[in-house]
Amino acid sequence: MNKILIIEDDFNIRNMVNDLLIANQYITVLASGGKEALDLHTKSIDLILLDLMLPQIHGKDLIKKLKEIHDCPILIVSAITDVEMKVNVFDLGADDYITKPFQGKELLARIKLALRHNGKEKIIKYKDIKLDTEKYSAICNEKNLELTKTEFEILNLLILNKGQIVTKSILFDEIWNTKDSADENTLNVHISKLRNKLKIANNLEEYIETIWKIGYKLK
Amino acid sequence: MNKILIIEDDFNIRNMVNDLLIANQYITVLASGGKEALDLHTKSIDLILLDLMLPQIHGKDLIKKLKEIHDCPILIVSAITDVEMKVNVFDLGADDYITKPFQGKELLARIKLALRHNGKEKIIKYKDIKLDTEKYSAICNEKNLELTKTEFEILNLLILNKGQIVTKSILFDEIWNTKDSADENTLNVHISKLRNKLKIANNLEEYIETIWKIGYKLK
DNA sequence: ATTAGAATTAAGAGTTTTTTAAGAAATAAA
DNA sequence: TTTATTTCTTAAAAAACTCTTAATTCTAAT
Repeated sequence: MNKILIIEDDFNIRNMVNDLLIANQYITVLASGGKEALDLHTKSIDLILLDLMLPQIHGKDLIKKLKEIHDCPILIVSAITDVEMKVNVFDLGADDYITKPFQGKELLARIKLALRHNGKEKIIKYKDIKLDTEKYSAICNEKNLELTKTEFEILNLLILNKGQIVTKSILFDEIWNTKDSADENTLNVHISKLRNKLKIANNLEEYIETIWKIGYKLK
Repeated sequence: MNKILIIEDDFNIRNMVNDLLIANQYITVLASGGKEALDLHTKSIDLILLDLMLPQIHGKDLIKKLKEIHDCPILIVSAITDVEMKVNVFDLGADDYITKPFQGKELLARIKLALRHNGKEKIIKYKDIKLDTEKYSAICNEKNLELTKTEFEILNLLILNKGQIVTKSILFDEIWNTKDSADENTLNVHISKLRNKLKIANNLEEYIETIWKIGYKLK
């Protein structure tokens, strides 16, 4: 789960963005101005949303320091009129630039992009399963799953498409890079092994659902 | 094997991408600018990589025309500074957006994804029924229909020909690949099951109409 | 009213999937 | 290189599910 720092003086915008991010599984930290932001003791910030027009300090004067402290992507959020200032925020270290007013969807897309680019969006979750695609570790119900590489990749693909059916051809394509499966049963066996390990970790949950003749999905 | 058109003015990037794609079993066609790209006689392009910042014509002005000519997914490749332009390329018909600099692995992943979706919307609708032929999901009246593969295919065929009569021979041909029906009644049973599931999802609507002696149609 | 076509139901046939176990292949260690 | 260990694939039997068949009831057309 990614932690995002919102630096924005306008009460309404701050709360609107905050609600949006929380609704989309982000953890938020709020600051209404530059001083507040720099004084923060919170560590492990994954991304910063920075308003340019702040009361005391101008946003552009914060970029460098924030980058030093947190070493994470900084997205500039600025009113359209600010563009006239022609500050080259990118030279100062900003990673993206969003003009107000913006669509929530757009903001989310940019955040996702920045996080992926930064290589930090590496932990994915489903129910009580946590996958760390960086370390190849899989945890279910607080217990380590000890998955093999293929098992991990299958589970990863299923979680990335949670709620949707993942067809067998997609699985073969992604895991084995072949449209025509060498042996259809290979996949079955891996799924079986996977279900076994999940069951050992958490007996009470059913994770992988079979879609007869088509593929699998996570409920 | 898929053919990819690369529209990019920067010589180095163009070649880098070209090498990457060739190494990954793609056929490439290169264009250094908009005019060149539009004048191409090459047909059957499967995907286009389009740089936004081109010398003569801006990339965004190409999207619509390219889409018309080739009818394939278009992936926008843009330097991070271009973001300032804030053109909504998605509204113009682009299918994905990749910011430079990018990892080769990421580009390949995006291409693969786009090719799979083929840039065409795979969701078809009829009244309150929504079919996603990619994910094999069928929703009616906000409820999941849980169709079997054959049921799904029948409904899919009916919706694709909504308003028209779908003859039994067409149904047998498309679903079972046989002109001569093994047993005419098999189809009746499937239709019956299908109507049942639709009725459970939405009792108020009548979807499938019987055309005596000929086939079925959606009203 | 009669009759052929269509719908419904239930059950068995036929497939697909799951599970188990063992051998092959790949990876790591000696 | 050889040996040991782990992971993947193959195979075969068991289980689960879907499709088809068949018998019966219902419906539309003449």
